[in-house]
Amino acid sequence: MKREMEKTYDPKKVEERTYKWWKENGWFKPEVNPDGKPYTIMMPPPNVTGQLHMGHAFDDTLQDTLIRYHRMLGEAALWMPGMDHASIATEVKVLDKIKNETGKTKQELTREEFLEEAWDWADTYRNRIREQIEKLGASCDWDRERFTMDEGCSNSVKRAFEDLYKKGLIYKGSRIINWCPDCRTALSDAEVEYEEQAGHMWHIRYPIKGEEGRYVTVATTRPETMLGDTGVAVNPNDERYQDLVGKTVILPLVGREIPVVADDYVDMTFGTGVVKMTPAHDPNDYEVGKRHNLEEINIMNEDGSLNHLAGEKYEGLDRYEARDVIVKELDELGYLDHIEDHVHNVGTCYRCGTTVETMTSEQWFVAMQELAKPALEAVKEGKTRFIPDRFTKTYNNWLENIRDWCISRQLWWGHQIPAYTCKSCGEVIVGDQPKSCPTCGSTTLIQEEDVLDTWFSSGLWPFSTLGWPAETEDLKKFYPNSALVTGYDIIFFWVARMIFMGLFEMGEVPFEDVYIHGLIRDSQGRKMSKSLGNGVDPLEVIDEFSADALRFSIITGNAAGNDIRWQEEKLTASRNFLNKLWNAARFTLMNLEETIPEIDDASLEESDKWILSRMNRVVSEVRENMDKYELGLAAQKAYDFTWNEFCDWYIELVKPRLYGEDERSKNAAQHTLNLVLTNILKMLHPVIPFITEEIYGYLPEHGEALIIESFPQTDEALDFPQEERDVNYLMDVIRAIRNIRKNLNVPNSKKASLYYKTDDREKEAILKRSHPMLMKLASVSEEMPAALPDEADLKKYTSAVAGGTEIFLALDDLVDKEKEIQRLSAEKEKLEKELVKVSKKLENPGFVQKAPEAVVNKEREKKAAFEENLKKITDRLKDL
RNA sequence: GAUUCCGUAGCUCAGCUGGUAGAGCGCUACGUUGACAUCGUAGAGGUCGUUGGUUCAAGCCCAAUCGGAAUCACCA
Repeated sequence: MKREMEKTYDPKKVEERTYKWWKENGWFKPEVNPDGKPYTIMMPPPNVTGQLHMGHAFDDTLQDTLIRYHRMLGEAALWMPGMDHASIATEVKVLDKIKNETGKTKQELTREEFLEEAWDWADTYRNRIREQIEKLGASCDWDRERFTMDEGCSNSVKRAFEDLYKKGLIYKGSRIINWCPDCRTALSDAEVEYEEQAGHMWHIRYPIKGEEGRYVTVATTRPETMLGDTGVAVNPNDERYQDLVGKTVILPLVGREIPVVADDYVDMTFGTGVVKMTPAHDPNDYEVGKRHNLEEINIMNEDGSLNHLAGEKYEGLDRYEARDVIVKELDELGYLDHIEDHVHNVGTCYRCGTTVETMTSEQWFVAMQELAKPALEAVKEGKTRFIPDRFTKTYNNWLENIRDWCISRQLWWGHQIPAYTCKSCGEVIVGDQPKSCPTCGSTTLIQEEDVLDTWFSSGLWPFSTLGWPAETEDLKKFYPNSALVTGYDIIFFWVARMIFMGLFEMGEVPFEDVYIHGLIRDSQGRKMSKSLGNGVDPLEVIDEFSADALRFSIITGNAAGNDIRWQEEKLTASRNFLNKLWNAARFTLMNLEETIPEIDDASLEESDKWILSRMNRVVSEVRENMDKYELGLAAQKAYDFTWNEFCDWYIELVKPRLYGEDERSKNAAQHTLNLVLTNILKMLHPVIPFITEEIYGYLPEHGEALIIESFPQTDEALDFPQEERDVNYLMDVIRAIRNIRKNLNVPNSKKASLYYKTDDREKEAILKRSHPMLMKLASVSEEMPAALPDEADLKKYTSAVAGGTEIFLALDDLVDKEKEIQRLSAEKEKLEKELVKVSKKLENPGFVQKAPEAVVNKEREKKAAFEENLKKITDRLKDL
């Protein structure tokens, strides 16, 4: 039974039902193509901190488009979904929630109480996010869904930690690190964001010991850190301070005697050329301090207040309170020279925005030198390729200047560091929890309190999700992954780490291609952010415009690596396209029977061959673009073909045949309509899966489901260059007639007879056999087009040159001689300009000699055509 | 300071290995022709930021420069 398509497409009804149907049939699984070569994408796991935002929609749409395309190519396509526990981000949110509900702070909770809440939170958000990803139409294999803190991923983390530790690439030690006083944890370098802030530069006098009244002036932006000063440094080449080197100064307020050292680090031209050294609170001072054996005095508590090492007087003061107090005292005691305004970059916590403190602290680190090298090498050798290529530079730059990675976090939510210390003998055991100490046999083993940086587990994602360290079938089949799709904002956090972790553990890069996309910005080009409240909710967009419209808007007009500026107009345009597609299908279906007529190739007419030939070319271009990750171009080409060629021309050209008496012609048209529509659906399916699947179900002889159909292939048998030329000629004629009619304001109801002047028998034949189309599309009269009689009164005709033939419309008294002359003159002028351009080119001996023959021939043909047209127009103007 | 990106129609953006500048929206004028007014038809609109260079040929390659943005590193 043939089903009627509804007059309008209702995405709400279709999308939910279709998604369920796909999922229930297991079509998201790589097993649908058991013999296909594996194609794998790991979904960048969304954080379980909130809900899906436009960035995810962008990311996931790109991936789904790729996955669906490769599935249709017959590959065993696996899109592995999952979510990230997002250690610090989630902990902040869960603590907020607890605070709001019970008033308890972290200090008032036990780890167990907290973890119970956190797991609840994670479960809730995982479910929510999963539903949201489904709404987008994401064809990922939910049965394989993973979570960075599930048992398998946790095992991977333990194993990786152990392996790195045993190779000496993980160590524990006291180093200078970034500390967030609000989150009360260490942070890695990548987790610190710098922002410019207006501040001050305080110039402070440090008296020189044994030289009454003499002092050096140091300049600092952080006067409170002077309590931790253990030296003063000058440049060894600075003549002003030559005699000071080796002497001792007395630290004001504290009274500590500290040395003056010489170090190249000091810039003579900046400030006073004398720098106070606070090795425990400044990364540069730390380095200088190491070189000169300066003491490290950490004067700060975890919350950013000063500790007892700062001195009794200041202990307990917040760092900013302390600054005020100290400046005031320095001033009162005459140590403050002066204050300048100064703009500088201040590091802030990427999660809470608090100004971070640099301080020395006992933490766990990953030694990066040895890991970075192969990671750089692999990309250099092209084992992993960035798309677009420019991000290779970003990646290299970061890895070449990498410092050791601080991986311990003083948090509760995350993977607790798998290191155990024996209480009796002090032995450290790493990896799985041991029952007893292998050295002394003691059973009292204390695990590290801290958890790991959230990016440690994400770094294992390409293989932890496949079962590693177990040697599973999935791991063998799907590692290395084919592509990774992610934003440029996490190249450092994530991409680089996956590459060095993958190389270290698996001995192979984790993925072949890294497709880097940009950010979605608001209509004014600003980042979408919660604080600005300018975010667009993808779910609301889906609700209003459909998931397909959202996807199409995201894919078209965007090139890899570029940001997207959000415009609602684009959604309207996408929705309109869906409507167009729906209606083109509806038209086709209305004109098809329950079965597609069998035809022999000989019954195909020129318009059939033209559209098939065009379709064939578009198919090959779309495939080429898809293979090169030019998704925007691929979608654009499919769009143009559908709208401008199939709808605007083929459907219109074919109407007279569908309504006519000639069964053979009608059948050929029906056959072609069905074939072209089917291929359009297939080409568009990766981008707009719902509507294409829905329409596909209405086709008379459809297969099981479009999602598992094959992507169209280029077919040499469908290459019809002659028919393409002929139909282009017909289109030129139709356009020319329409143009004339618009110019003279002739309504379509007023039919006009068509005449021509040409020696070209072939073109004459085309005009004659296209008479039905000309009647329909150009309001030509029922009189068969004919050669213009010699005795015709030219004043009663209007004319144009189309495709090298002169055509005439008998419009009698409607012909306005003035307008006619105007129109033809304008045309003449245009042609003359073009002719000059082409002639110049051809007169240039360099061009004729050096340009490829095909290009030269093309120019010659162009010139001939221009000349011919020009002659005809000139003649016509003379006649008038 | 280093690196990168962007500058193309009124707006938002495409533009492939260099070979006659494109789309959507907007604008003008027509239009209820048996899929679609979420539409059709015809049209207007561009010295591709600027200046040099390479080339037979440059929006595309090179250099410089102006304007906007981003990332990294920072001088206390």
